[in-house]
Amino acid sequence: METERDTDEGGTGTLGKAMAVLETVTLAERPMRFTDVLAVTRQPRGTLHRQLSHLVREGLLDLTPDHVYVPGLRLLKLAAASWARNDFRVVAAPHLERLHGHTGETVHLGVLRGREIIYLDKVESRQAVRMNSQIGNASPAYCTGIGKAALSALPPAALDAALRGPERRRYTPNTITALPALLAEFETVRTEGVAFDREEHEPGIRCVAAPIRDVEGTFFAGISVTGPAYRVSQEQLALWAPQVVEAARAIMAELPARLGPQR
Amino acid sequence: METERDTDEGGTGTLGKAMAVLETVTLAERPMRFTDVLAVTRQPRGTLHRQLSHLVREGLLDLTPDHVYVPGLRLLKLAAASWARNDFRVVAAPHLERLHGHTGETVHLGVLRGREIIYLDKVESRQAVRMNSQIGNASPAYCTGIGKAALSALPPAALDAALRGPERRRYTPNTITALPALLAEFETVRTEGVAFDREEHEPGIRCVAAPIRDVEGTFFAGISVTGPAYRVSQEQLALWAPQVVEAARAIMAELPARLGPQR
DNA sequence: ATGATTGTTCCATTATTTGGAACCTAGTTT
DNA sequence: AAACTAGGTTCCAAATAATGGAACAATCAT
Repeated sequence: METERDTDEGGTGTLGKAMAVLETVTLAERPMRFTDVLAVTRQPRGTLHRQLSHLVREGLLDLTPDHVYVPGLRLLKLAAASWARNDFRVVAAPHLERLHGHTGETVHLGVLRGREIIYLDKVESRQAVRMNSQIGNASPAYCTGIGKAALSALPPAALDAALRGPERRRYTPNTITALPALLAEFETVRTEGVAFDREEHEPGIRCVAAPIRDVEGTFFAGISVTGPAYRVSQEQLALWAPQVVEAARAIMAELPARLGPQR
Repeated sequence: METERDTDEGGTGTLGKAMAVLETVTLAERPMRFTDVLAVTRQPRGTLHRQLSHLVREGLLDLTPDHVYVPGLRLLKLAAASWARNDFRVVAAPHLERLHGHTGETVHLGVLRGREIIYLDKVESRQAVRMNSQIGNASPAYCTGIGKAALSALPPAALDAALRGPERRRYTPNTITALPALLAEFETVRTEGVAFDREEHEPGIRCVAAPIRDVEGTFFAGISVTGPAYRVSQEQLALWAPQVVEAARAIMAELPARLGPQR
């Protein structure tokens, strides 16, 4: 009765349904009670109750005494392990440090996942904001420096897939939302080798980014230098561009050696 | 045929089995290929293959072109969200900062989960080690400062459960492994209100910790000040103890207000 | 007390997982 | 090159777990 959905639905298989519920609860900005989840997921009461119970039993969610579902600690433990053992991040780390040493500004490492950039690492001198505020966070690819860099490296078919769907939000006055303009922007990025974020995602925040891709065409990522507009001019970013590109190149050069013949 | 296992087995339900496989791959120190996972989980080939496929489809694992399973990015995204929205951590954060301001040494916040402490947050001045090396990491409760503090606040039955099983590793010459000695130590912690880690988990690392518990007896945590033995004497730690206890008290005082009537 | 809302349990029906075996594919040896 | 081997993938009847409607219990507001 629902066989016509080939799009990336979350509800594939028992695990998929469980993950969809987990994500609903975990990514919700307000803590949810049973009825809240019920309203969002629109599943039968019995079904949802059992799914939530399983998630709690597995430590992926916690149920507080006052019947509020909150993310469980097992997620943190798993994520910490996967971060620590992520070869790409380990390979890139010294290059982030070096780039930070040259520029003095915040350096980010991000990976393209679907239409989002997931931040894998960052280096900043004196963190004014609280510590790993960024790691693991997701931002839309089409309006961030790393995102535009990664997208521009994508083969045409994959790029189409990543841009499908008309929901491109305008975060700032500079956000590029029109499809033709975006495609032109990617063309520019491809020829220049670097992408700029001219306050397109957050007002007052600029960045330069360079694409990183593996040989097999499996994954696409990027490295960037980010700074506040009042301190970092567009010209300054352009001056840093070669160093960002060089860092990306150096990381790519090390990739096959580490990611290839793994054992 | 296997109905006699009431202990916390990982294999309960489809989700439990999937999580067991995910954890096997994610917590393994070397990247695993299909056959490696097969050898560890001892499941039929067909079954395991489908489970792994589902995990990959859900973004919890990635399968590299050379057939190596690695942790997926979705874990990071979920963990980042749960960290950012963890009310306990948010409440505690300013108190960690203050304690760090008083002592100048590294301050940790950790929660008891089973027989492990999961580190939720930390504050340190100039991170010599790489950034959030600690957050999300798990350490055994019986030989860490926060762990001993949290365990000592446990009701007897729960404490028994947390100490069951004879596998208490001796990490350093100072690790307390004998059960009677441990119980005596907890008694001391209860009367004094603070726990000391006298290089019991890592050689050269000392800490003072105070327990944090909620009113309902639902969860148990702790806050600690940690330092290298060459710089921080046992006497210095004892001098800091009151401030650690005070920080724990202050956090507990704020807990019900925030965690209670949540909406 | 009474009614309304929220959360939990039950169980026949239905869909998914299971696991043995056959089947590919790539790399190695005779 | 052919035969062998090991790693990886697909198939399908049988076993198992998930589904979801409805009854039940516990809270909360009136």
